[in-house]
Amino acid sequence: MVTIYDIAKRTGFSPPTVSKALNGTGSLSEATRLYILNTAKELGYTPNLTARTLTTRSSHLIGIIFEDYYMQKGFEHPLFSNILNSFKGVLETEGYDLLFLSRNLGGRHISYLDHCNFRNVDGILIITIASNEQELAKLAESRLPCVSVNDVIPGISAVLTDNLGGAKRMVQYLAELGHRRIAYIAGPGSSFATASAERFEGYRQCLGENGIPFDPSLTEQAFYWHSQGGYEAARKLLARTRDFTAIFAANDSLAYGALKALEERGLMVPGDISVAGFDGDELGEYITPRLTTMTQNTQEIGSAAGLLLLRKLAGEKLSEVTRIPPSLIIRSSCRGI
Amino acid sequence: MVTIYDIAKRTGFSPPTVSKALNGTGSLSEATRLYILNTAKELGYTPNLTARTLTTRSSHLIGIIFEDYYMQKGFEHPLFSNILNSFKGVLETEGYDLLFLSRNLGGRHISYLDHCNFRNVDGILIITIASNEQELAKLAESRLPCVSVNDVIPGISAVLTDNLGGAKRMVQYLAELGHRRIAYIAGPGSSFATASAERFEGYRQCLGENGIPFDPSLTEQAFYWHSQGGYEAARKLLARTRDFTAIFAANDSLAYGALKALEERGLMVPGDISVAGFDGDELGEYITPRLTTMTQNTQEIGSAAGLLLLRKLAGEKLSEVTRIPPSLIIRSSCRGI
DNA sequence: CTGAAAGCGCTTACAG
DNA sequence: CTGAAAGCGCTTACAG
Repeated sequence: MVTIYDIAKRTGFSPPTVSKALNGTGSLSEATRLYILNTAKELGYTPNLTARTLTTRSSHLIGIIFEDYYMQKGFEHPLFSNILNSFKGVLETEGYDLLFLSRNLGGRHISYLDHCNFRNVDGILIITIASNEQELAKLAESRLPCVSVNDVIPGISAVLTDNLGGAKRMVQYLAELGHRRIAYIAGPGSSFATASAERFEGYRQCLGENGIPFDPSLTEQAFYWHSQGGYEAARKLLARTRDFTAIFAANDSLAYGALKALEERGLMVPGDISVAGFDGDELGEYITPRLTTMTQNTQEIGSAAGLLLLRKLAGEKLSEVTRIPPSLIIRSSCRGI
Repeated sequence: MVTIYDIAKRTGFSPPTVSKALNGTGSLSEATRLYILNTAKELGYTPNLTARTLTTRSSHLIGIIFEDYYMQKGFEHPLFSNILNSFKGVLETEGYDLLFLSRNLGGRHISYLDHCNFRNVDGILIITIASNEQELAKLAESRLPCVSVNDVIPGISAVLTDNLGGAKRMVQYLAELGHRRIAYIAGPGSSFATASAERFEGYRQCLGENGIPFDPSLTEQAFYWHSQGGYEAARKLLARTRDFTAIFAANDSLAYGALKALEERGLMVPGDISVAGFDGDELGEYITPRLTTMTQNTQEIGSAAGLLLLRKLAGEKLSEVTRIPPSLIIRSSCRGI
């Protein structure tokens, strides 16, 4: 491993001078800069980020927080993949690498913040977090730049889907198809169940705007965001009433589960019941019937989050919540009545 | 930030002694060890891994190589998610964190090996790599512990699916259903297209074992592993011949594409044609008809790879290739004739 | 424009 | 059982 000292020795300059040449800092004559750069290349020098981190306190490492208790899909989580992809693209261009933050290090339980300190992480992306208010508060209080892409968390910037607007738009679509008895399968609730609360609110608001009374017996809450949760919620709903013509599920997985429950009851979709979801995950294009949904613009969320984090990393003091509008994808699971 | 020196000052012991107490190394009296540990806790000490890395040369960071030119799904890649999940679980218990290795750092192109040196990465997991023989050779030559989970690469340990056996098993299943004209949609080929080559070989071998002559006109190679690739290959196949009763696709995505091509031609599955895939991704359970496939035991691959890497990290010199048998999942896309 | 000095936080031999 | 010394590779003021 060749170090800065090797280059210093070879060129006759001092280590600090070599450092400045390599980093383009300080003021050096063009000649020595070039000379140093060239012999660095000759020697096959690669900088030691660990050493640099120790002195500069900046690791160029971004910690990723991702917990999906409610989805239980690990890295298969649909949001995770897409958002992370575009986020990574943005951060890479500025020399940042992505590190998975866990609460487990060597079999011992540590906090995210401690983990960040361990590794001198520069910033954090929160994709999903199984609410743990203490942890969150610690992160918000620290001066670590942090962006959240799925939840609105007090004190932390966020870039996320316009859940309320998206839910309203979907209910509006169903209303325009002539549906007035629209059942709702809600997502699980927890302290920071932003999507769950906002989508439900959108559902209710849009009902009101269309002069449709909100009927609590048409809403059933799932315990998880996955299809099993949707399946169970739909069964409870069906056990109680069949007086509805459409089901709007708070996300696509819940909708898949509802589809299965409907099928078991011998109900046709969209013949008997229309079904709509939210999120826009890939599966929806392949199932039968193809699922009408509100797709989250995950690529835009990821890159906007990346850009925002970059600004915070550069020292800007901002704490904003940016909303990205989702898009209605009309497929074949809903019909006019 | 509290350091080892703060603890030294507080307890009256020297920094080296504190270090030993914290790490459980050297020989210290039980009393001083406890005393030091306690005041460390009191002070809220968190070790600085960066500093430790600089002196020990071990970062406890595992680099992940993941390129999916042929799937073009980024983090959505079905293998990626599952394998990484269980791999992560194993490595975490030993204090390792996962880092995404890219070839791009600060807009500049660097090699994986350089990236590893930059960050003092301890080991590498290769999930997929768009063949770049130079890069690969560099990695194999370095003494960096490395495990591959999708390809067999000269000089690098691997834990991967028994592709040959799996493909044979699937063809055997089709043969037992009475099929003798079995078309094959092959995956794209490249220098290290292990899965592609092995599955094709399995197909041919099993044909032979069943006394079915290999007919080249029944094989079509896709240019990508994704459904569009399968769709195009199936169309070419159909344009050439309809003299087959089953299609075995080298992976599930290719099978989805084939399904679509078949549907467009008005062919029923499995009524007219049986279709089988390979990989076992989640989608297969939801599409119509539900896809019969060979599922890779990704969880086992991930944990076996983790365990193997751990042994290499511990200094064991081994270079083995472990095969994990896939499992036949019979669903409803194939029928007897 | 260039360099000597000090320090980032930790650990590793080596003495005692 | 404990500590003084040196070093990991780099950068940051500060002089000159």
